[in-house]
Amino acid sequence: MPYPRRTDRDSIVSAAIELMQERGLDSVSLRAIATRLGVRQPGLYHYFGGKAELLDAVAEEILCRRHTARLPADGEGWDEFVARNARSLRRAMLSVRDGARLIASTGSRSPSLDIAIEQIALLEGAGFSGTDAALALIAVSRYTIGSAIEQQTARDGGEIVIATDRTDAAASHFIDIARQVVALGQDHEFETGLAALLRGLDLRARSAPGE
Amino acid sequence: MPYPRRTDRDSIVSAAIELMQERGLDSVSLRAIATRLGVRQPGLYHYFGGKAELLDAVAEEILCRRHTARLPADGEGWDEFVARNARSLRRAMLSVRDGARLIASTGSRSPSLDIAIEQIALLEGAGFSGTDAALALIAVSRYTIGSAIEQQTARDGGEIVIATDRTDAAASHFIDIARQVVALGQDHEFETGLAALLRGLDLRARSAPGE
DNA sequence: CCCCCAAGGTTATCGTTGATAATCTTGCTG
DNA sequence: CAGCAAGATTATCAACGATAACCTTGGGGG
Repeated sequence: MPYPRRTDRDSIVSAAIELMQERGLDSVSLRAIATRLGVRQPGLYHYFGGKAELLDAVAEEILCRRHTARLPADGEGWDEFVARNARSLRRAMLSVRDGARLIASTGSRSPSLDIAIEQIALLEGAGFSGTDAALALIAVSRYTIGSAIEQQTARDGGEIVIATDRTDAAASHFIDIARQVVALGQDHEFETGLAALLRGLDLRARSAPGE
Repeated sequence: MPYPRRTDRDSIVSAAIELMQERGLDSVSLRAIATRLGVRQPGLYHYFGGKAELLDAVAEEILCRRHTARLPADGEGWDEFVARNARSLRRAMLSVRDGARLIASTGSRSPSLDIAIEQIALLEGAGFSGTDAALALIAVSRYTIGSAIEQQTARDGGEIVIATDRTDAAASHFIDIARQVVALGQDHEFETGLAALLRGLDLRARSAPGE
């Protein structure tokens, strides 16, 4: 319409995601986004009420693009689904630089009502009480978010930095362990904890129905 | 010495923590800290190289003040200790507004070498391999951090906001569950997940020694 | 005793950022 | 063809982190 329409909400969000990926969340300024779109900074205010609103949309878009496993498949066991859902959320957060930090800062990551209802129904069918089902989903979600944030903010150094003057047997044993853990990789770290959490939730579901 | 010495690192850090508590992390500016100390903003640069360095010191101080349970007590079971340690870390993060966000953003929350060695030794004594012990401690730490961040950033609204037009039985069942979960409280949410995670880790230690 | 020097603090100023007000441009509609 | 509103612009603000350059003063060595 006016000044040849160059932009819309989606292209703004996409430009913001590109900037995040290239230069990190802290370098995503309204001016940088506008420049990338060939537009001036105040022009963005016709699409978003402010930066926070824009970043909310960015977080939502990142989740929409990659967090696809939100509903159980037919015949899928509750633990299979919860694991698949957690991996899906994790991959979405890790798909963009600083994605976990962004998504954790906006409150909008909880599933929509309809999705939450179906997820809980699946767990109820597997023997969970309604409350236990909700608590289980919350616990897995928090573990997943914590893992993603830690992984993403820790990769600054990249290398293991163990500054010590200790050379005794205990210290070298520890360093061996640290090396092994690093060698196993972040996916393995995540999967190990996820498997443990699901085993523990399974026990509760079987042994102590209801609260 | 010059200009009557009014300040030192500790009082700067304390002033920053007070500001965090009162107005939130985003309102902690170098000018606000300096004003509270009766000093001008550039004066702070004689104690800290920049804001990031100052915030690192703030994060460390918050942990030092409250995160006291870092070493196992005599005769304490591995799961007792890990739970106590996690609660200690959690309480420290929750002790100041936005504390979890701050502590998660600085990489300095991992225990010192000596502490990590003792923690792992305890788990090894309980049947964990070295690697499994490290993975277990990492998983619990990540769950704890994720829980604290989610709890602290979610309390914006305070109230449950369920916007829907659905009035069917499934929706009202879900709302009941949500109310129950809220009534149980954040501590209960955390403890439930923590207990499940520890149960699951215990199973692995017993059933699959080594990797 | 005094001088001087460095630790600690100050003023002045910079570039960047998010935000707002006021204005201009242009396609669509009546 | 008139004009209105969507969409973009310019101009400007206050606040922030940071840096340079200067001032103030206590304490130690000549």
